[in-house]
Amino acid sequence: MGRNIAFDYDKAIHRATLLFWRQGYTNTSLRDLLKAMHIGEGSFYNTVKSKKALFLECLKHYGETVGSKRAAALFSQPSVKKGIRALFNTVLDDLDNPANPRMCFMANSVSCDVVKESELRQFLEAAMSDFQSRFVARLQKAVQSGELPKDFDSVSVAAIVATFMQGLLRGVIINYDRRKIERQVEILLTGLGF
Amino acid sequence: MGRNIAFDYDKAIHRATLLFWRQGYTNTSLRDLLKAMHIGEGSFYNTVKSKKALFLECLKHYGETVGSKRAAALFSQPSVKKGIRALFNTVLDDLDNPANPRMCFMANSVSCDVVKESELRQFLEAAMSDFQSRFVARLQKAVQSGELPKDFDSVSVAAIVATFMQGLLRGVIINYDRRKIERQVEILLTGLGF
DNA sequence: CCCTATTTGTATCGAGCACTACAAAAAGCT
DNA sequence: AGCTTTTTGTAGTGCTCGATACAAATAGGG
Repeated sequence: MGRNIAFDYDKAIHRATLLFWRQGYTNTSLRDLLKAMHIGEGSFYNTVKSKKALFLECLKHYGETVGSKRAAALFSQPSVKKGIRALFNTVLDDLDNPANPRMCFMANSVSCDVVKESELRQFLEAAMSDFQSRFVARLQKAVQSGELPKDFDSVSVAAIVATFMQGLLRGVIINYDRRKIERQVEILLTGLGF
Repeated sequence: MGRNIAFDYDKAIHRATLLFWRQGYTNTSLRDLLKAMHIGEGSFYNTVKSKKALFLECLKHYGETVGSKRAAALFSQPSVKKGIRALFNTVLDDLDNPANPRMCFMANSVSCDVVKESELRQFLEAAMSDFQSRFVARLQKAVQSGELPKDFDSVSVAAIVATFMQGLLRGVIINYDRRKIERQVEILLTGLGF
């Protein structure tokens, strides 16, 4: 019993995600978010409780869509060399897609204002370390299968690629040239033994 | 004629820099800044004019101290291979220094809230592209001197190192382990031909 | 020692922020 | 229909923000 919910929760989260993605956490006001989500204060505080909780939901939503897509690109290729290249391609496709803000929501959320909220920080930490360990495991499998040499330092190289990716996703805020980035990626991967 | 200024401008800028550095642009309030600078609203708006202008001054101050020190580490070594390693060492020393916030003020300023202010964005763009072109020139000199092979792609490799550095300076916000980073840097540089 | 120019501190501005109080609206239940 | 429960929109809470208004304080020039 009681009145039925009149808005689409998932769609509202998606719309909020787009706004946070474009403008960042602190810089996006709740009123703008509610306008984009097409719901009022009452509905919002009955379901989501707070701006911080909304941001967390948006991070999860982003991880389940964009993040999963990228992970799939990396892990579903038969060879790790193809996988990493597929990962970068997917990332660059996202950056090229005019429907998206030209940056990565999650990478962009590694900033002072977000990280000082411990729950948000913990989520980001967990998401990154989760991806990292899956990446390392994939590299180690490639070592065992013979695709990579026996003395390959999977842990360090995974970290290098992740760090480079983070720098890339930060750099495109200032300027973006896909062709130049593709060339850099190829040189990097070749140098790392991929 | 007229009353004399009673505060030390440079010291005030330095103190403001430390606060911005630790907390970011939007997240640092003018009142906190003034308290740290030991001056009042009146003096502030008579000299610096606005928060944005203050931030710009702080970026310049940071560039002239920390930035210059890093550039010197890179450019004053006889070989570019030693120079790049000196650069990373200097950066890691800064991160280890407990007197500093464990992040890079300038790298950290590449964020939505800062970049949407066009004057700040332009300064960051200029600072990065200036460093980049000096770096490329140094690499090309190394190619001519024979330290690097004739077919070395100075432009791309400079961009790779800069991108990795940016990712590194972002990643340390979440977690920092100098030994692991040093290992990654060595693998990266070896892979790139340094 | 007055006049003028500049700095300094205080008190405050209007705007925007995340969040809440509350009553009207709408649904299921008997 | 009447009762209960939940959602919804409006109006407003107290707070903080960057920026200002302005008078008191302080200096040099005549």
